[in-house]
Amino acid sequence: MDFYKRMELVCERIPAGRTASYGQIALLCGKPGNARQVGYALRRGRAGEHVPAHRIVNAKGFLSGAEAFETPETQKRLLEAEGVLVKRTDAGWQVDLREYGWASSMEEAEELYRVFQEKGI
DNA sequence: GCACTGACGCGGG
DNA sequence: TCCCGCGCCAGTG
Repeated sequence: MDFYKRMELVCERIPAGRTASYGQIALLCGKPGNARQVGYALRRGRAGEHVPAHRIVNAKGFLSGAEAFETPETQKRLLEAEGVLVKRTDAGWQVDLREYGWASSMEEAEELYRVFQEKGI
């Protein structure tokens, strides 16, 4: 259950104008392999309604988002509003992870761990 | 408890 | 590089 609480904290720390992958979020929540739960939580609002769900893309940078947003292009519009370039490909809308991906550096992981300690999670 | 599902990820061919 | 298949695991009925 605290997985979703952690998710909320992790998602809040994704900087505007950057994107993170489902697996990356799961890893930072201490549950590597739970990428699917991240998608579930976002769709059902289990991690809070205010989390920046539009900054979450899959491992390849595709905007798999769909019915959770008002329209299929809502996520694209939100990202572009933050300065993220969203490209049109044969497989759908995609962002360049090398450019906009949230590098899950050691510093960030340690900082998150510290936040979890503070929150008693 | 069982079976099926899914905003996913990865290694092998 | 692209594709395919298998693994993953909490929710749901």
